[in-house]
Amino acid sequence: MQMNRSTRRTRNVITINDVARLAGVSPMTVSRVVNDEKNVRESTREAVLLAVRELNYVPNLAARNLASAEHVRIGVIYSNPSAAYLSEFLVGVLDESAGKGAELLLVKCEASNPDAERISVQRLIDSAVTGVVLPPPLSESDTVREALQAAGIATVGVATGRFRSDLSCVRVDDRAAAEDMTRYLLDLGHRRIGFIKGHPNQTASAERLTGFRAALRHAPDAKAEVVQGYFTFPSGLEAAERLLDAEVRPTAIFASNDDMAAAVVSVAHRRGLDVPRDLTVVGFDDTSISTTLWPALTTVRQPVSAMAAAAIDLLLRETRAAKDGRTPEPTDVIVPHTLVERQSSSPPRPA
Amino acid sequence: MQMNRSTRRTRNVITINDVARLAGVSPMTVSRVVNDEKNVRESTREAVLLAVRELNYVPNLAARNLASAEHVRIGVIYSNPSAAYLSEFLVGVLDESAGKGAELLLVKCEASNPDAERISVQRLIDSAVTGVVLPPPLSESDTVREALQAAGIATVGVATGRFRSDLSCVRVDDRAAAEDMTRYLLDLGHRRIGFIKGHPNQTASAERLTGFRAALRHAPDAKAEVVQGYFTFPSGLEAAERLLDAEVRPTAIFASNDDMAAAVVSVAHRRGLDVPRDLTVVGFDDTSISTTLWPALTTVRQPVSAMAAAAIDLLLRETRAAKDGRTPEPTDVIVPHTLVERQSSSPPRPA
DNA sequence: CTGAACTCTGATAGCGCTAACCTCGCCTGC
DNA sequence: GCAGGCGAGGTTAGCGCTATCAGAGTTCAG
Repeated sequence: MQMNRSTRRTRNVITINDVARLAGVSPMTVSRVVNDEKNVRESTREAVLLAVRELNYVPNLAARNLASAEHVRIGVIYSNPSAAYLSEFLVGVLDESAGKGAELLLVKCEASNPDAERISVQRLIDSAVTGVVLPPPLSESDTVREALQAAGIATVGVATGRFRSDLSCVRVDDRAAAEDMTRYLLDLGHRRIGFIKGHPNQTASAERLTGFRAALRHAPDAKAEVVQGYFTFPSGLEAAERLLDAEVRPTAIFASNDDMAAAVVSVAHRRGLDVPRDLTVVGFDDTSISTTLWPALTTVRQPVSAMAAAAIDLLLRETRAAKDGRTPEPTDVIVPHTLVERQSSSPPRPA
Repeated sequence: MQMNRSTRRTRNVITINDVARLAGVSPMTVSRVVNDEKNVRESTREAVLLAVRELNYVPNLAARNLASAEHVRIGVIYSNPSAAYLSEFLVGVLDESAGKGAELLLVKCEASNPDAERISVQRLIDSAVTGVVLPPPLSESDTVREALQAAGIATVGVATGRFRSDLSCVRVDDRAAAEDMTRYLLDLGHRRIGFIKGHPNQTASAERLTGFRAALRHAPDAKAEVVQGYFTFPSGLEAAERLLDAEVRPTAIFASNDDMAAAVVSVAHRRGLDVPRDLTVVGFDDTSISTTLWPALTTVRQPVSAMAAAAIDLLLRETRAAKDGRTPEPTDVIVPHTLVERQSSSPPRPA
């Protein structure tokens, strides 16, 4: 009762063979053109590309994978970084792995205790992943790193504060970024600057503080006040209270992340201080809170999507190398950060 | 100079054949067991499952796809919903489509004007997607919907305020959710309640207002004050000022989303009002801002991940139906919302 | 006790693509 | 003039899985 099909399923999608037929070449040549390989005459290449466009041919990733790639399955363990971070991160991961034809496996790590982390890692191992990408803060978890290394799974950490010789990572230079931001504050004319440290269990915290101190060394007339924070909004509230209680108030406060910077703004407002006229507040990370608040925060932006993509790329290279028998040295990829100037910073009010 | 491999590439991954050999059955039977098909004797099934566990076998998605699925490529156009929303959404989309072996294609729609939207849609069409999932606010864009319909691409909208007969959608019942929240406020004892409307170009705004009004009808002694907002933080600031300027202040304010609720808290604090003792503030959406603020917001939570997954599932069913020649009626999937009680709400202070 | 129907399982043939090998023609050097 | 090399293709053989169909065995009505 149906029209009789040549073979089993209906396929009305155009394949590499259709293109080959139209272009008058073999499928292999089409494959070469599509994959941008050499050893194809220019005229042939053009003919193929014409046919590709004509038919609106899009390669079947599944088939390409099956035929070429060595079954790459990439695991991502995410705990709870800011949602804004995660979404950008996922977009980067997705774009890159879709293009490279890698299979993705997301695993959520509910709590940040060793047991939960081990369970998450185990789930990935059970799923036979070939590599794992770790966004922060898991990229600095010893438990996770050790478990993966023990299982012999290639791993790339994203946004670790420092490079360590046993883990490839993609990161911005936290120290330089903090130094840039501090110099920006000094250039605006600030000489009393408060700094809120990040959580001590993340190396980025120390790096940012180091950068801050380094910049100040070039301005001997500047005074700094450093207080502890823990990357959370409440810890920022407390730190801000402490900084603003000083007998001589700072004219600028540099918080180690945006959440704490937002808390500083909140405290300033409650004390009747105008931001930025009475107090400049700057953050770090450029998460969504920096633009949903008023005034929008001046902060340091990391190219999260690009970093995630770079991590996938690095991971693919490492697994490929491992398959060839080589044991690649861990790589340290540093991507450029940018200083985003918004409305929460200005020169200090003249005394 | 290398060891001589039987055929081309090295494959050290265990396949369905390994399992079949160990279990002493044919690969086809293993496939049946793994895919949970019937017509397999219980003893056989157990033997296979044992072998699967023994070898830690995980099916190769690419191969499964190539052999079975009809080349499903799902497009997602995201513009800029809150990052928190997007990340949850992406997690849901990824989990579901990875499981179903669908290829994913993300496209960002930079601006929210018809031209940018048309370009995004065109990119998807050029990539030969078989279906598209639209997160808000694009799920309510006429431009996008019409362009996709014209191209004959199956589409599912997520979190549209209402069901419309030409587009399948997955959503919560905004009206009922707003009604629930309002009833919650009434139950706490509030009788003067301010409401901040959402952007008029989204149907959810009207639905939420309708729900609010419906709940109030059961409390004739309650007084409501409704002002316009636009889902943004600044618009929330303005709306809050207006509500709190009234000669008799409301004891509770229900903002149509969390950003505006956050703005209300900000204004309240600036006026020296304690939240929730002097003013209860509740939001809608449960985005990350609701927990990064102090006090954390009582709000309505949508199961975003589950909705995204449901959308993918629905889309797959529709494309499959379309392939069989059937033209499926658009479906309206309503998922349950939940009221999340946090610290921004309490009974009104006794007069 | 036979044919029909149904259950379980295996053999075969690809899905769309590419790795590895092969062929053919042309150029180069001696 | 011929070995050797190289560039531009084609040929073959799968990648790991499943649709399809063809049995073999089993059940059951008549």
